[in-house]
Amino acid sequence: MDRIDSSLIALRRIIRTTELFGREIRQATGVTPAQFRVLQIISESGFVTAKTISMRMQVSQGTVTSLVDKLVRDGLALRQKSSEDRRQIHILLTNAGRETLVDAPDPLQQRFVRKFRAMEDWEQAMLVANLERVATMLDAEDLDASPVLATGEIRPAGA
Amino acid sequence: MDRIDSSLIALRRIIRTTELFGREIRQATGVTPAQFRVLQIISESGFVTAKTISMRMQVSQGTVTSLVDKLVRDGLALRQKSSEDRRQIHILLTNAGRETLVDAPDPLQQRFVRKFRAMEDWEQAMLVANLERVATMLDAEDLDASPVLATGEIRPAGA
DNA sequence: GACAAAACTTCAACAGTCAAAGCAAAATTA
DNA sequence: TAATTTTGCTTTGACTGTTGAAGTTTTGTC
Repeated sequence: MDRIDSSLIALRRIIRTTELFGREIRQATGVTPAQFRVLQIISESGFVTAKTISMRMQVSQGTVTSLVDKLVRDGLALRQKSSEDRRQIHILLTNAGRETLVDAPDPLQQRFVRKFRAMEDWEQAMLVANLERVATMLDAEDLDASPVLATGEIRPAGA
Repeated sequence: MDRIDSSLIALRRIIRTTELFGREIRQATGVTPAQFRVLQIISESGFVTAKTISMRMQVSQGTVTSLVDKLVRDGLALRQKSSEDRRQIHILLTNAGRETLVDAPDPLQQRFVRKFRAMEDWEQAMLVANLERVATMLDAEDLDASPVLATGEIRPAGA
């Protein structure tokens, strides 16, 4: 088998793992990956507007509304009208929401980090360099990449 | 920024690219990524059973039925009762289905392959090794078998 | 021949997603 | 200041992907 095949297969394995992980996270937290990601985005800033979430996730506002609806329904987040700009709505976490994040740290990421830490210094450096190279090869330059592995699922745009 | 963050960001970029690519493929072919994958799986073997697709995609049979329904509806695939085992149904491509595959070559993959080919021999070898390593690091399989000494909390990045 | 297993489909129920339309609050402009 | 446009968000309607459970048909087995 040639190297091109090997590399493509490895890449596919990486991607597939993250796909399958969506199911894992749901099992562990009772929250879907998309909802989990919203939770993470909120928690990064304390509170956040729907617009922000929409842009960070590259998803329409309607989608954000529906995601936040579910988080609110399940008592993980709250909506709160902004007093400065009444068009805006601040979305923030409840204690239950914070707990969900704390109690369910990203196992995929943990798995990776744990193994990464076990590597020799030079191995770590090499791995980082190669990952970055691959990312660049795929032309993923100008993306908002936060150091969080929790991925949304690969989903088609609806009709 | 430490190496852990760098590596997670790079990984995230890779994953994000493939996510966005799903939209690209839909745009280019009029077929959703899931349906496209089914098309690819069929074409690898000429014809295929629902069970096979289900296993290959790690998805329930009901899902496969619904995906194939759509491909048939759109004239890209056909169902054909097996004569050996009448429980089985062979799924195969129509000409339109084959065309969809041909007309929509994988730009993400091409992109990668082109750049990969341009690399030095030793660089290619190193890249493959690192990708495979990452794939293994993310795989859940060896979780039980891995000699994990660190029982302590692993910080969820970002939070 | 009765019964279990296998391969599919059907059905009901969700989640995620979008586009388009609607509403309310700012911002801009006349 | 009044009218108009823009901005932020929700609602609605529609569609895909997905599952699990129940049902159908065909095989296989005792």
